[in-house]
Amino acid sequence: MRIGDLAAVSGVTAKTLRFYEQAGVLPAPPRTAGGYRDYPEQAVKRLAFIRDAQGAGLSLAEIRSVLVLRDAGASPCAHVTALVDRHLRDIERRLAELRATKAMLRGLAERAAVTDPADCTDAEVCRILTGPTSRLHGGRPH
Amino acid sequence: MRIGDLAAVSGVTAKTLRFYEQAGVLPAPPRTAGGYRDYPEQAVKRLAFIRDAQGAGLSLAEIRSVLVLRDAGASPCAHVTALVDRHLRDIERRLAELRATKAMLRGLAERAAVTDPADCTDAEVCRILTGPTSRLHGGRPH
DNA sequence: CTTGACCTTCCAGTGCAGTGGAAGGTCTAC
DNA sequence: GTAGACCTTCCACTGCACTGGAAGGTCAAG
Repeated sequence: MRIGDLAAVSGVTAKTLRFYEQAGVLPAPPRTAGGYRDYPEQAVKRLAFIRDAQGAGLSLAEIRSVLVLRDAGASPCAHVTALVDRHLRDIERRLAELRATKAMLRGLAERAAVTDPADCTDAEVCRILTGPTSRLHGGRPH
Repeated sequence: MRIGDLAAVSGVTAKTLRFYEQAGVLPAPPRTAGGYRDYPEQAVKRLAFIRDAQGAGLSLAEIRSVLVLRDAGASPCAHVTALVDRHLRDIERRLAELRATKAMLRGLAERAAVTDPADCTDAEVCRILTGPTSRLHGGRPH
């Protein structure tokens, strides 16, 4: 099947498929006489796996690491389990960060409701955003 | 005060300060005879505001939009309130996404515990990651 | 024989918030 | 007078997953 067909059945663009090949997650298929990529049926499943793994939060680099193991004939199960566990911890951390930010924004929203615009001096810019609450966490999430 | 001093008291690098100036969130200060930036005391508070606003999840572009209002002499309160509200909704959405991904990963982790490596065919790559659970959501979170 | 859909490669840009480094100027202390 | 700490500008690069576009080749239908 040609790249456009694979793109159509997989719901990605042809451009993305070429990018995946270059990124090492989709093997380079054989070519037709005219130089067109000619994907085997297998490619549909491979692509489904890639999208599934992405949905699970794995990066293309991580997906490649799984596929390299698999393509070498090894079982990537332990590797996958480790990746999944790591992503779970990652998500837990980001959830905590997000909850903290949300609590802070809620505080700001409340404060905004009772803030007199006249209270804001030029130097402070805006009383809503400056002050004690703002030290909850220092940097941006990720 | 020179850029290194401001950087030291503010906890950012001199490089970042120049970047903030170029990004339009920190006004270009006057220069000394030698061409060095010579920041007024005010700049410390301005920078504190920028870091506070970043901590609240605002992008530099959004912060600039607040500062443009303020610098024009207007009260940015309503604008800030709108930004805060939008970010609250944004965070709510990302929390929901993250919770869904977490639930899915938990499912995968459980499945991984009972998966026989021999069940994974070459085409499917890894049974842990493929299958019904994976359709929970299609794309990557943002 | 030409139109047009599809394909090829290659280079560059997106967004975000910086960071790295080169080449050179300024100021202070010894 | 020179070392070295600090400053200046400018350009390029980081990570991530693509996306856009130019210039040109291939193939089937009319």
